[in-house]
Amino acid sequence: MNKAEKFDESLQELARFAKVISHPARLAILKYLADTKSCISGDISDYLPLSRTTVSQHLKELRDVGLIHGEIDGLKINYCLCSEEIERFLGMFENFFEPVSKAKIIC
Amino acid sequence: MNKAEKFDESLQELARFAKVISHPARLAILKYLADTKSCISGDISDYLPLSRTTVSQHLKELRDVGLIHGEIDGLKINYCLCSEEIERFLGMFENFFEPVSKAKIIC
DNA sequence: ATCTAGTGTCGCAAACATACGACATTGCTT
DNA sequence: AAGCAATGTCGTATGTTTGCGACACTAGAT
Repeated sequence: MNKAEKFDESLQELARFAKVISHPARLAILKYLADTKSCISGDISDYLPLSRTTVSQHLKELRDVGLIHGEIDGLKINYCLCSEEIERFLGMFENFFEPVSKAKIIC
Repeated sequence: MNKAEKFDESLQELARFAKVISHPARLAILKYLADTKSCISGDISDYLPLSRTTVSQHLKELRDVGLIHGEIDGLKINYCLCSEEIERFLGMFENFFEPVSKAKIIC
């Protein structure tokens, strides 16, 4: 049923990025990490109104797409933003929206 | 089950925007409209590898969030980008990512 | 060696998204 | 008025996401 693969790879990649940031919990995690620079997984689930399991899954999605990065520190895991990948995505995003934004139309 | 409403309204709004642009078909529609400036619904479904029904639904989602705008012209409907709303969303997006992007972290 | 704390993974249920054919509606055209 | 063309909406099937409890794993503490 899924026809997503029929589109340009560049559109698919941007769509994947958009999907990852399309949940407020994941945006909240990014924001929290931007504030704290780095913190352990438990801090994040304490901070959010979600169970630890659910937060763990959201973290996994952010990890899978490369926006964050987790470093093992004994028992704990320190998460931090991955600036390089974030920059790459923002570049793609701007690249896409530049012509869209330029096509000034008055509705 | 949905706990999205437990988060800041600003995060929810950005998440809604991200969700709408999280499908390659909808990105392709935006791109197409940026190129053609304005075109009728049928042109879009001819252009995309999807049925007319499905395209109509994607158009509805873009319309609902305000990114595009359809004007009735007899039997046809002319769609065009809604620059004002696009700018508003891009502003929100940049506003959110500015601090995230600034928190330079080397992974 | 046992206990505990911090995490991840599995399996499930509920909700939501995607895709489409069939049908309804509306406005031109003859 | 009858027919056709452009579009939207409904119903439905299938796939994906969200959320969580129960379980498993591992590293340090006792």
